[in-house]
Formats: sequence, C-alpha cells, structure tokens
Amino acid sequence: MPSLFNRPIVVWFRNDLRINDHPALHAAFKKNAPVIPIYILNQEFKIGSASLWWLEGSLVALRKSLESINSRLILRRGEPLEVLHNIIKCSGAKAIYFSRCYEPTFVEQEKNLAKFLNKKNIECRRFSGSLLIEPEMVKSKTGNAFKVFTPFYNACLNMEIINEPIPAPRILLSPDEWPKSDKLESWRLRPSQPNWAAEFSRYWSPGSIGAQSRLKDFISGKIYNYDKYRDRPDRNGTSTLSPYLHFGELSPREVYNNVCSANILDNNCSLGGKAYLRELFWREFSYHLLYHWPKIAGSNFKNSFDIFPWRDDEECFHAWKVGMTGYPIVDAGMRQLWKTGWMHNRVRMIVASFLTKHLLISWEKGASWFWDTLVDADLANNSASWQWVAGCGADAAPYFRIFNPIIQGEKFDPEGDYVREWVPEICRLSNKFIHRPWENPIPLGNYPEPIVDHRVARQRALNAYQSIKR
DNA sequence: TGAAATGTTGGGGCG
DNA sequence: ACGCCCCAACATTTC
Repeated sequence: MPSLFNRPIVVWFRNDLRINDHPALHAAFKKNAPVIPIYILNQEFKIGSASLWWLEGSLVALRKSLESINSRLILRRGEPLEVLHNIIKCSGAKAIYFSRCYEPTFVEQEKNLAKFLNKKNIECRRFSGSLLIEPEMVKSKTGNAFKVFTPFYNACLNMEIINEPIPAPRILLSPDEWPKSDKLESWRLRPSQPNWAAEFSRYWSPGSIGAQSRLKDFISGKIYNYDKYRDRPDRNGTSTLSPYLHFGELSPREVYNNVCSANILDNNCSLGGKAYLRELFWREFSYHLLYHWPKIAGSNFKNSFDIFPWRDDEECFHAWKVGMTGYPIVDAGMRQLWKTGWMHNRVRMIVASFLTKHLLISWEKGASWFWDTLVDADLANNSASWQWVAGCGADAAPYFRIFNPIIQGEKFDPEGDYVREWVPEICRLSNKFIHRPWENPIPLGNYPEPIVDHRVARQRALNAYQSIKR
C-alpha cells in the first residue's frame, strides 16, 4: 500500500482519447499525485466493427502520447465498475476522474460509479470534455429541453462558450507500482480474415496527430468554401473530423476555437466558418436530444410512427448494403462507406432517404448498418439523424420530402466524378447518363437495373406515410 | 437541408 | 394584323 500522501488518481479514458484539452487529465496533473490512465473495453456495449478498427489506432496513439509525458495506458476488459474497483483495491487510488458521456448506458454507469465511490469514500470527479455546452445548460424559456434545432441553436449562440483549450500536462507522476494491463493485440480489435478494413489506413490515421493535421488542413483551406462545397461529394469540401470528434481525439472546443480565430483573422472565411459552426451545433443538438430522450436510440421519437408499415425485404436491404440498387448516387455512397468506413454527409441523407422511403425499410436497420460500418459511428448523431431523415425524429424532415436520387445526383455530383470513383462499372457513361444509366442506349456490364422504380416507390412511400396519419 | 403536380404568363410560330 | 396554339419559364400548391 502506497503512503497516504501519494495515493494515485485514476483517470478513466472513454471517448476522450487525447491528452490535449483534457480537463480530467489536467485536473489530476494539477493535484501533483501519481496518475493511472486507464481504458476499459466493455463488451456489454457493442461497438461497431469499423469503430473497433479505429479504436485500436486510437489506443496506440493515446498510449504513445501518454508515454511522451512519462506515463502509460493501462488496458482492461470487463464491466467498468468491477474493473475500477479492482484497480482501486490494488493501487490504493484515492480518486477517479473522467469525462462524462451522454449515452444512456454510460449515464447509468456514471451514476452507479459515483454511488459506489461515495460509499467507499473515494473521490469521484466528472468533467465535461466532449461537448461545447452541457445538455442541461440549454433550456427554452419555459425551462424545457429543445425539440427543434433552430431555437436550440439560437439559445446556444446566446451562451458563453468556453473556448480556450487546456494544454496537455507536461509530465505525469507514476504510481509506485503500475497495475497490470492487457496487451492491446490480445483484444483483436482489427479484422484479420477476411481483412475488410484493408483500405481504411489509406484514408485515415486515427489519433491526435492525424486529428490535428486534418484540423489544420481544414482551417487553412477548405473552410473558406465550406458553405458552397459542403454538399458536394465530388469536391471533398467537408472537414472529415467526425471520427476524431467521436473518439475525442480532438475536443470540440479546440475545433470551435480554431474556427473562431480563423473567422476573426480573415473575413472571407466567415461564411464558411459560420456554416461549419452550425454543423458543430447539430452535433450538440443530437447529444441534447439523446440525453433528454434516451429512448431515441432504439425507438421512434414520434410514437405515431410505432405503427408504420415497414417492409421486411432482405433482398432489397442487401442490395442497399452492398451498393447494388441501380441508383448510382446511392450505390456510390454505400460503396464509399464499405471501403473507407465513412460517407459524405449529403450522400448519407440520400441513402437514408432511399432506404426508408423508396425501400420502406426501417430506419433502425439502416442505423445498425451504419453503426457497424462507420468509423465515426456515434449513438447520438446516428440515432438523431436517421430519425430526422425517416420523419419520425425531433424537428424531422416532413414525411413527404422524398429525395429523388436522380435529381440529387445531378445536383450535387454534376460531373459524375463521385459516382465514377465508386461505381467503376459505369465510369464510361457520359454526364448525361451517369445518374440515369438505364436510359443509356449502350448495354452495361454488371451494373443492375434499378431495384425499384422511382415514381412507383415514391407513391408507395406517400401511401405508407399517409396510413399512419390519424 | 424537396419534388411533383398544377397554374400562370408571355413570346414566337403560324394560318 | 390578329387570334390561336405551343411550350418554355416561372410561381404556387400539394404531396
């Protein structure tokens, strides 16, 4: 047992896998006590396969960051409460610090942990490190949580946002004895046979270094045209920061701070910058919704949709998943997702609309496919966005807003560059036919005919939605 | 952070 | 010169 004066503080890492702008880590550092950084893999909470791929890279990176400040990362598997109990017992820790999470499972975990530690007379401190504004802080005039984005956004703009990031600790004190740690390789987070993630590393480099370089890249260039190009999958105009934000390799405050200073320095940026900040607040809004309505992860926000006549069509669902629907913009998106673990946001809306409206397959099936295949899979964003598209969510798109996949393609991928990149079978089609290959007079190779006719499917969707209106 | 159907207008071809 | 039709082009409403 270590002496009373240098009992360590456990810093429990979750979706905050960084050492920069990390309030919990910083607070522990300030206490001048030894610090035990720990990450716990909890198999009760199913992380998607693509996210597990990412997680491995993140943990390697975090371990390296911690080693650079003279520390380590302890890895454990199991139920967090039990693992932490065990760590406390064998290290004599006097406190546990962590960043709060907002997913229902994690909220519950935090509550139980606090209760448990309180009984044991061990300090439990929760910090906020993953959002700009805590969900409880934003309230309407009547004191309720928001269900509509715009008033939520306006309320946020009237609030003081702390945007001065906290520096990383220079050096951490080690405990007298390090607790045992699992070997990361033994967790087998990455696929081997078959290695469907083989291409991921061409597109991504998980960890804070990758995050910082993407952020710099975005702030110094793309952000100036963000308002104009963010909807253009052929232009690469988005930030691609989503996975870094999800895993907390980048703190939203740091992003916010960087965008604001770019805004001040250069007026040309302000339109793009403002548009981007708005998107950052959509992320906040999703968390706000999930926190106040935890059930949205698994059921309709509007319960009028509970009787919606979803179809159970495995064949269509499969065609959608593998990008063989016959609609080029949809297929391009689904293949980009499979190959890179990511999809452009405009295209996410198109494929989601196609699944829920043209195919009448439940948003939950789409959400769970996204959950498994996206490297940025995030319970708040995923649930809120799918429900938004399907029409059953808070402040949702009206049910009759059915994207025409042809028009959407022609509008947002006018030269067909995006489609040609991801659907090579039809890359030789002219711009005139690239989004409507079935009208092309020359026979195509293996590319399928549309699995549903747009006009027919649209009418079917309208009828279905009509049927649940009281 | 739509699209289709329907309505309206106005220019030009043409008898 | 005039009326008529056609149909873009734009506006409105409907889903």
